[in-house]
Amino acid sequence: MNSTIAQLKTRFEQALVSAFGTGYAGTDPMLVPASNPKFGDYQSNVALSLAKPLGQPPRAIAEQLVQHLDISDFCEPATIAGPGFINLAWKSDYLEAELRKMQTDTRLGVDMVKASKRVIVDFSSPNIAKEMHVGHLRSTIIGDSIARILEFQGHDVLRLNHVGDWGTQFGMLITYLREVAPQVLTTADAVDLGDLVAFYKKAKQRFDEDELFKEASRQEVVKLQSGDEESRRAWELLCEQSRREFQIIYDRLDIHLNERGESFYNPLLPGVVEDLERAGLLVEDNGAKCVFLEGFTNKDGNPLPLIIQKSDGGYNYATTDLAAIRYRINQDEAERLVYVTDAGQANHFAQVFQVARRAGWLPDTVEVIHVPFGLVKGEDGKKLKTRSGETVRLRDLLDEAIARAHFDLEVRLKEEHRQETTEFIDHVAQTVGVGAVKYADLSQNRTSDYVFSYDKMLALQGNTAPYMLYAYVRIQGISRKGGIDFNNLTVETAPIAELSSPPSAKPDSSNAIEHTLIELPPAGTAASQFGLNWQPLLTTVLANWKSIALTGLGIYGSIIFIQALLGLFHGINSVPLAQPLFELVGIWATVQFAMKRLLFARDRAELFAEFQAFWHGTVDQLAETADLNSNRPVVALLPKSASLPDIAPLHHTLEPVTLEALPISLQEETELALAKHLLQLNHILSTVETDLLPNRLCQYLFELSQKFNQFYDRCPVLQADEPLRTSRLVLCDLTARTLKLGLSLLGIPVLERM
RNA sequence: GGGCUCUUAGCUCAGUGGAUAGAGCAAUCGCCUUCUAAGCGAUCGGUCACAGGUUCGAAUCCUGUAGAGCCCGCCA
Repeated sequence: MNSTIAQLKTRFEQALVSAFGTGYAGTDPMLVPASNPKFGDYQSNVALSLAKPLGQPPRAIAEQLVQHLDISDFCEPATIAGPGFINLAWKSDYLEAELRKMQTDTRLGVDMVKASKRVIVDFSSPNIAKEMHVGHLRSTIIGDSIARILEFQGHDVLRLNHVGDWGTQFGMLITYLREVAPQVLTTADAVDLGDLVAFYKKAKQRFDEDELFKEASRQEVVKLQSGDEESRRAWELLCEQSRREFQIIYDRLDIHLNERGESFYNPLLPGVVEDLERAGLLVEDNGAKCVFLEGFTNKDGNPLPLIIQKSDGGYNYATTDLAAIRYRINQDEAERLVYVTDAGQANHFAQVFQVARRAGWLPDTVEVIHVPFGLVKGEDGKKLKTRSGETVRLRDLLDEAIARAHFDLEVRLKEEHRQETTEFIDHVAQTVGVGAVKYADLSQNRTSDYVFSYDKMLALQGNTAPYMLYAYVRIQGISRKGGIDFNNLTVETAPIAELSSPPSAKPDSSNAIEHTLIELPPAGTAASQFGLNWQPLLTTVLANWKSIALTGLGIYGSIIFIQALLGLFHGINSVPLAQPLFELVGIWATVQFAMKRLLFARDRAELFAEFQAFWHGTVDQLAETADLNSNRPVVALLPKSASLPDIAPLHHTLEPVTLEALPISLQEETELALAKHLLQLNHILSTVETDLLPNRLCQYLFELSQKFNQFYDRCPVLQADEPLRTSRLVLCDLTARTLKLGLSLLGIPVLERM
């Protein structure tokens, strides 16, 4: 559809020239999506902006423009509205053709970029001396999603984990450990990471309070950075230990990235200083080597320095970042450098980028961009902390989300009288919990602070991961129920009732739900004289005796009430046929009431399934009598967890058709709305590519789920007649594939059932 | 003192110079004999912080004011 919009633009440009002369060649037709569906799908605002230069009323301009406009191959005739808006609406046969193209495309119509770029996404970047905590959440999730989106568009992405494994913090830690627990520096895993974090905190405290300790720490950094054997060994042990811990978190989040920590750039640091000196940018101030910045001033209004080398000879993170920029441009040959870090570092990056630019290290062909994000706040509006005021560990945060998802799921299973395996429940809770954490983060505009709330992110309604996962599950429900293989859609002719054929079951690939063969008793055995198993029915009756008794009382009461009414209106008895009519109405109302009570007392689906089983049994028995199916057991492939057999799908005679010929017809309003939305995926992804705002994709997926649910509500799929049935199945399939793709670009897997 | 970001419905937030500023949650009211109601529909809710300016047109761009958050010489 992107190419169509490009074509529309060209047509408008041509019309502008033929209407108003070559002076208007290259005028932007100002094509934008319609601000309101009632105005159509697209609109041009160009007539309004030309009012002044042309000296004509905008409506008149719009009319002339429309006369010269030929867009009949994909749009309805353009209309002029309001002060001079030109409104456009897609033709439905154009939309149908586009959907057909999308259906056959594994990329769902999303273009590969024409000029693939080498992009570095620098994200996550935890500090080696600490455990991963809530502060790393956003960088990790947002960075991963950005990387996934750029990769999908065909860019060559290098995901870099710029871990904090260098600098003063290590000086502090090593100095402190040497004092209190020297074995940690020489023996692998002498303490666990939690203790290391405790040591780090104490070291930091000492560093802030004790001048002597501070000096020793700085000396330690210099030793480490100059390659001292013993310091180096201690450092390696510490890094190795926390690296393993990080990996556990990354595995849980399904995030892959290449570690290239600050230490990697250590050998390049002297070169940075030399080259800055050569460029004449370096100034010595109080013993430190600095670059004075343009546009940054201190309290007295003097230029602020960026410290490149400290007075003790050590280097700062600014130096490392400068070295990294050079390496990434020269050795990695990256054309776009994306830094996903918190908004608090905006100054730092602006400064570093400025110095790199002034030093001539940043060619015009390279884009460096800081992608900032806001703080994670608690529901009290302050920085998120545990109840005891500690920083929240990432593993605890994920555990909590999963535990809550687990609890919610079990409550619901109980309410719905569903039985599921532990594996199923764990898998769903895991996916929903982690997905909810990711989605909540990504769905918010990253630039603002974000309020973390388990209740909101796990809510089943609203713009949340569970809502979207549910929309996907609904579609899988359709395919299961109808035995639909979306990969192999065919147009089906009139159904033939062939009830005893084994049902085809769709393999459950992403979910790995266990299936098991359930052998039903052969038709005609004593256990099922009429194919009906009495035992569960008896259990039902016993379990629901209260409801049944109430129903009975209701029926009896109704009869008495009707009789009383009839008595009251005794006179009417003389009217012919009045009495039987009243009785009929009474009985009908009573039956309705009874049905309703019964149906609430017992899950409808199960009752329906029992009825089906009864029906099957009867048909089998009849078939056996006719010697068509003798001694053939009924075998059904079912999820292990299913308590009752699924209903065998109707089998149809199949007439394969080419995908291009798949009937797609968009008639209902919800079908059209869904179709139009599906076709916007490509456009949305290209906006995310430039703005690096994954919340745009979230918004799109949420609206897609809403539009699907509206469609689902109003348009029966499986019960529809052909060719409408297949047309709707195509819409279902495209929605499912779009959701799956979209969520995967956010780093969230889908579920087949939940 | 300087810099950056922000201020939109009761709450959490979208919003790309364009028509009557949108969602979700909460509240109120409907819709299950129908593919999972974890759904759908309806109602209620606005001085887009404030004041100027630019523009045919401003929540959006510019200036100022007020408020909030973050950052600011040898931590990263």
